[in-house]
Parts: sequence; C-alpha cells; structure tokens
Amino acid sequence: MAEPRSHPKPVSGQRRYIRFVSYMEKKEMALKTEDAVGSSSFPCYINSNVYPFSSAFDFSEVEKSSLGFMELLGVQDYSPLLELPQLSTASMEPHHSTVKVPSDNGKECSEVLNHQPATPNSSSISSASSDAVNDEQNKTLDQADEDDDEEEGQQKTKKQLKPKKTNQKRQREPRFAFMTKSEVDHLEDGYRWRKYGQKAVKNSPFPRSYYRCTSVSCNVKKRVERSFTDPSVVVTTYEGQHTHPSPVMPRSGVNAGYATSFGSVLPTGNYLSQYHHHHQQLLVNTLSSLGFPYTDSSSPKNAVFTQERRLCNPGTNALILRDHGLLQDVVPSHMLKEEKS
DNA sequence: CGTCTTTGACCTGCGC
DNA sequence: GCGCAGGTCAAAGACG
Repeated sequence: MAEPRSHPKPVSGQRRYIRFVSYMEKKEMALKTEDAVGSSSFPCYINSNVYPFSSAFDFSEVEKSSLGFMELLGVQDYSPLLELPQLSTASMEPHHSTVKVPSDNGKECSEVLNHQPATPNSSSISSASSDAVNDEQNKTLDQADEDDDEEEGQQKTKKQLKPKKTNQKRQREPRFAFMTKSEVDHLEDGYRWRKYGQKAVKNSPFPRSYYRCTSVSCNVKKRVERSFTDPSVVVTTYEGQHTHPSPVMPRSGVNAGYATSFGSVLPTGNYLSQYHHHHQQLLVNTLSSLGFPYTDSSSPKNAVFTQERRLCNPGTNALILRDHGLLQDVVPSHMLKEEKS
C-alpha cells in the first residue's frame, strides 16, 4: 500500500538524529540503574505557580517558541522568564485558546475550568468548549470525508491517506512535566510505553523521544528529552491521563513505590510521608544543581505538588485551575489534600 | 511470532 | 505562500 521505504537510509540534514543512547544501551543502562530509581533518578515534579520558575513551564510557550524545551525551562537563565507576564496567563491548552488572549476572556476561562484532564474518555474539554464541540463535528465530517476518500481511493498518495481538515484544530491534553536527574532517558514509571517517534530538537544536541501508552484506549503520551545544558537532567512531559491502573508492578522496595506512585494505585501507609519528603529533598537537590532558587515546601502553602494554574489575566480575575487530572496520576492524593489546606 | 525501536516521510501550526 | 519546527505515522528490523 504505502510505498516501501528504503529504511536503512543514511540520514541527512535536518532529519539527522543524534542518538544519545541506543536502544540496547538504554536497556542495559536501565537494568544497571533500576535499583537506583527512586533515589537519584527520582523525578522532580514541576508545575505551574509553585516555583518561581513555574511560568517557564507553560507549554503553550514551549509549543510556540522555537527555543528548546530546556531553554524555556530557563535552566540557563530563568530569571528573565519570570518577568514575562504573558507566561502566567496561559492555560494548559498549549495551542489555541488561551495563548492568544481572547476577546472573550470569560468564556475562555470557563473553558479551561471545565477542563477535565482526569477523564480522557470523556471530552477533555467540557461541553462548554466550542472547540470540543466543533471537534466532534469535524470528526464526523472527517469520517464522511474518509468514506469519500475511499472512492477516490488507493490512487491517492500517502499524503492523502490521512485527510484532515485544516479547520480542525488538534485538541491536546494538558501536560505535566518534571525533571529528573538520571542517566536513563526513559524512566520506568510503572506503565508500558511504546516509542513512536524521535525528533531532533532545535538548539539541542539531544533528540526528543515520543512515547505512547501501550494500553488500548489509553492515549497518554509522554515526551522525553534531555537537557542540553545539563545532560544529566531528563525532562519528561506527560500528556493526558491513564485510564487504567499501572500494568507493571516492578520490584519491591523504593522501586515499587516509585512505580505505583505513577499509577492509579497510590502508595499507602508510612511510605507516603517518606515519598513526600523524598520528592521534596530530591527536588531541592535537582533545583539546586540547576541553579534554581527553591523555598522549602514543607508548609502546605508552598506545597510542591500544587498544580494550581492561574488563568486569564493574573492582574485581573485570576482563576485557579486545579488540575487534578493528570496530577492525580502522578501525585499521591495526600499531597493534593495538603494543597487544599 | 509478538512486542518494541528505529527512522524517513508526512502532517500541522505558526511566523515572516 | 513559503519555510521551519514540532508532532505523528508506519514500514522495517531487532529482540526475546
């Protein structure tokens, strides 16, 4: 059907991929460092509005900018980013709506507030979202178009095999990123991922890998890239939320806790406090190593894992979005409770 | 044989 | 409209 691809082609130009770690190398490294996961490889969550640099994690800016992800993280020099007021106005929807401040702010904000990232099966945008409605309609239209395409059929080139409406904006799940100091690119998080792409990142010698949850009906995606300023730091970006419990229950000990913490099965008992402190300590370590100022988050007010996002214009009617969707997937519930208190 | 990675091609959005 | 960059697809191949 599709034209055969001369696979082992020598890559050239922009498409040249710089392999950081090969598949087998990664496997070996994963095995070697598996026991270290949960200590040095423990992730440090980053979310909006908690850290001084939180606004740098606005993914809409990441999407928009031609800068590398880590540049936007502000690893090199984050202070200017703090002064970018528009960064804090953006929502979790990277591409559309809130990036460009709409004329109808109220509507835009309600859209985001109704956002339910925790239920990927349901519409990630509530019915209040005209985009979502249009999206569904467009999908229906697309289906009809695809039927039509079948008639014109196989004559079409591969380019036309995937007809997509130009007026259909791609709907994206909210994203959640964290940095991890690890030698392993793809950290074990209890879920099974299938790599579906890899791209070179502009201004970065390290490629970005794209993973998708292997579970059917679970469309969670994950991007993994390594900081070019600090190659020991891996930036993992989750998109969407798992619709299933973690299928992988790794070995006992910290590892198990690490894995379950990313799944729907939350750790219980004394582990929670250790987990929390562990995260915080590692966060401090990582941030310190990256040159980020960090205030102790022991007080609930500074809760590390708070994922409130101020929306709209921060100077006016700043709205709070509690993104307990994806966050729930990666953060123990007690932390979420802490933020409420 | 099933699963997963690799990787060139293609799609899409955006800025100029 | 064009070019660029990010994101995705899917055939081919590796691996257990």
